[in-house]
Amino acid sequence: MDVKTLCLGVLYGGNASGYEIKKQVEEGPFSHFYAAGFGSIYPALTALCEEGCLSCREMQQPKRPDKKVYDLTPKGRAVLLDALLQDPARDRVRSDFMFLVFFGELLTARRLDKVLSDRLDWLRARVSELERCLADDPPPGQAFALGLGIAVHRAQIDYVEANRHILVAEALRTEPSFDDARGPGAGAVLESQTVAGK
Amino acid sequence: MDVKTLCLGVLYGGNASGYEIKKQVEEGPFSHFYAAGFGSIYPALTALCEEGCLSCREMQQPKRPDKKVYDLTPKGRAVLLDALLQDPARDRVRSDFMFLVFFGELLTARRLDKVLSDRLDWLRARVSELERCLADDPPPGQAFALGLGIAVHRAQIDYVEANRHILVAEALRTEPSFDDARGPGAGAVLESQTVAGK
DNA sequence: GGTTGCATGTAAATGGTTACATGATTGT
DNA sequence: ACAATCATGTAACCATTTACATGCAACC
Repeated sequence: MDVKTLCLGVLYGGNASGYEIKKQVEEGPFSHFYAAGFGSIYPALTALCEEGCLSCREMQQPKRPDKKVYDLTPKGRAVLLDALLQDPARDRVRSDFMFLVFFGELLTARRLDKVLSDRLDWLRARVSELERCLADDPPPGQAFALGLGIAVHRAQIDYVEANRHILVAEALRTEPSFDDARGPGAGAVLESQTVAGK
Repeated sequence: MDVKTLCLGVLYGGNASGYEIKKQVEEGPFSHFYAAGFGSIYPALTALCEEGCLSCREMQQPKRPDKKVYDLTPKGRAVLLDALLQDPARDRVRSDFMFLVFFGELLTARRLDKVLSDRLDWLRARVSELERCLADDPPPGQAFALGLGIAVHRAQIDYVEANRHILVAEALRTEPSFDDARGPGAGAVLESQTVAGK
């Protein structure tokens, strides 16, 4: 499953421009299980047109740049359906955040706390967005997927809220002197220094 | 954050061969937030050695192929610590499973049900593995990360168990005749046919 | 006799990110 | 004046996946 299939999927829900597709993938109902940027979406759309999976018409808008609106063709629909029949590959996750907390006790308590707070902010914003998508009642599969995303994010929020204190306390214990008794300047230096090489 | 950093992280927990690193990433405590295969791990280890981040000694074993055991050098430790100070990039998730259920009502009820059952099996196995990792009590950060992984997987299990029926029922409604009144042969053909082109 | 586990690697191909390039309009 | 939103695209670079190549030991 690649960005091309993703585009077919987004367009199954109605025609859209490349820009609009990116928004749906970045903030909309696809955001919690797929990521894609302009650099992969635009070429994917061009290729799908050449393959006859999409039709495209240019639309000029008042006071806005022109845009290209893409539509699924019957072939495009068939290719999407066929992709849906393949056995799903394993999830691929890559989370810097998880990697960071995995080594939580190597960080200063201050920084760890900030990382966790930022994460909570992000998770809460994400839940809001997914709930907004659920609000304009989507088809059942989409609703199921959104609900699952919300459940997963909520579980993360609850867990982090419940356990952050013990982790931060542990980091504070391991780092007895540093950073805490000093001004913000010293802390900033400590937290941004870079090792030579690499 | 790339596979090189991942290797440094794994080796922070003790020396290991490329093969052993892969196992930790595939089944062990890293499995829920990072994926990497031999094709990326072996080159990463070679490169890290050349950069002086790792030391390597060859070990021969009785009745087993020789293996190369890697160790973090002081520089390697410093590079890891430095990576930990960078702000974490956004999570990158790519889930075919989610994509599939997103379009749940386009699948036959039978197939959808199988996909969901397989997912539950996989989630339960994953939870068991993460619990096994938690059992030999790891450092606090690692325990936090494992607990979070378990919480997220459990939330998924609960949600799927609670909601699969409504989704499958919906798929059955949308697909009135097909597949259900027929033998397994006909169903199999329906579920594996491929569209020309693509 | 076949599969799984242990163990290492390379080369080609894929796929995606990042940075660049452009430009009007709206809001602070 | 500056940033953000809307809008599209390309090219170079990078990372990773996939397939290939090898081989012994243990288990069923």
